[in-house]
Amino acid sequence: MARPVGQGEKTKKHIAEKAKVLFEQKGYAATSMEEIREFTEISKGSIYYHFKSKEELFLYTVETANKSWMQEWEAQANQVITATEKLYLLAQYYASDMQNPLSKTVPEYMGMENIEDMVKEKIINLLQPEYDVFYQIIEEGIRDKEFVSNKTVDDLAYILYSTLTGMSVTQFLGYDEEKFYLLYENAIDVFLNGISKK
Amino acid sequence: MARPVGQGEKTKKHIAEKAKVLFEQKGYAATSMEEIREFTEISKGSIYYHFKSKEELFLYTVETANKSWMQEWEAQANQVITATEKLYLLAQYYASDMQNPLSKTVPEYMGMENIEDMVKEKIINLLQPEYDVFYQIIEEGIRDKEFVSNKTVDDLAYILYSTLTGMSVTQFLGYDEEKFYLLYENAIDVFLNGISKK
DNA sequence: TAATTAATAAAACGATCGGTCAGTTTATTA
DNA sequence: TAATAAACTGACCGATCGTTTTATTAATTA
Repeated sequence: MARPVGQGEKTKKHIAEKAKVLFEQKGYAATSMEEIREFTEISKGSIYYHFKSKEELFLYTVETANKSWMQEWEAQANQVITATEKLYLLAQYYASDMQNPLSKTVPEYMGMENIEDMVKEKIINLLQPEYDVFYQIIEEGIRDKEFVSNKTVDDLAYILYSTLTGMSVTQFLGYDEEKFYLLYENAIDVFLNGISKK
Repeated sequence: MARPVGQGEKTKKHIAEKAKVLFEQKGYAATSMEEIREFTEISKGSIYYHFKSKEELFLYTVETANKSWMQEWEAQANQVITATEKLYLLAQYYASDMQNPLSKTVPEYMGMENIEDMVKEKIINLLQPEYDVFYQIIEEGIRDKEFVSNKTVDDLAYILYSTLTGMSVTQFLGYDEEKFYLLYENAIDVFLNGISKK
């Protein structure tokens, strides 16, 4: 045995970090391994030593990004008390994440042909916890009588989830970065209060 | 001069129609010209006779799809009166469109590198009318005292626009087709009434 | 009917794609 | 220090990419 140094793990994370940036900017299909080699300054051979395919590299970046997002969220979510406060905090998180929304590349990836069912399932399971954050906050709000609705918690969670992710996907339609924080906050305001007169 | 028959125009529309389906399913980058040739059963030479590049073909499909959507909408929008009714009708349109949302490929396309600024501007101008539909309904609702809000019309339009497009983008997270119509309706309910207790 | 040309087809182009592989480097240990 | 193997390199592979070219078909008119 020799060189069990774990230097490789560092390289692997470096590749994934850089690849994430490219996937976010250009999507899955439009990001080539050659570009990843150029941007990471790691040779192709080395990239393929750590990841057996482009697909596996992509899945790894999504998984890693998702995990670290969840971890960060859970660390901060306890610092506020009411469900209402949690919603505003969540919106703030999405707004700050807006420039690097890896999740918006997932639908594009899922549209491809040759994805095995097992991989599709894996992706869905990967995104589930993010959705669950919405679900649990809303459930908590209803339990504590902060919120009232004749809709199911599932529907409400899905609606708000769509609003926040939708805002990051359609970002190119004007709006500079400063206004985005306010916009996300306003989205929560509307979600809570509506705009109907009565 | 000879053969000014206009048969070519039929072929051009046929190509665009079929290409639209592929772009919707797989996105811009992942759809190859070879697939388009196979699916349209039109030779590459003929495709390139009508469209000078893949990019131009894509732009043409987006433009065409958008125009026909707008036309259809304007034809039906007059059949309801209040802004509230118009919002529910709009949601219904989005729900029925959900399986073929060409617009969700636009963000991916916009992320590419080599797009000229003029083309980017063209795309934004292409999508503007769709956004304006939201804007005008909400403006009308506020003018007629149907809606009340301390937000700007722009913000409100953008929030609802994000909600509806977001729901089509994230469709892979469960939910079968039947439930979608109800979900879109519920989204309008929430937009109008909120879920806060008071 | 001969000339004209819009429209279509098919083969081929160079470039780039994701991926492989034979070989080199380097930290470790026996 | 010689042997070992994890880690890495860069040239190279066949396949596929978007696009071009050359040739053919068929509807029109002079």
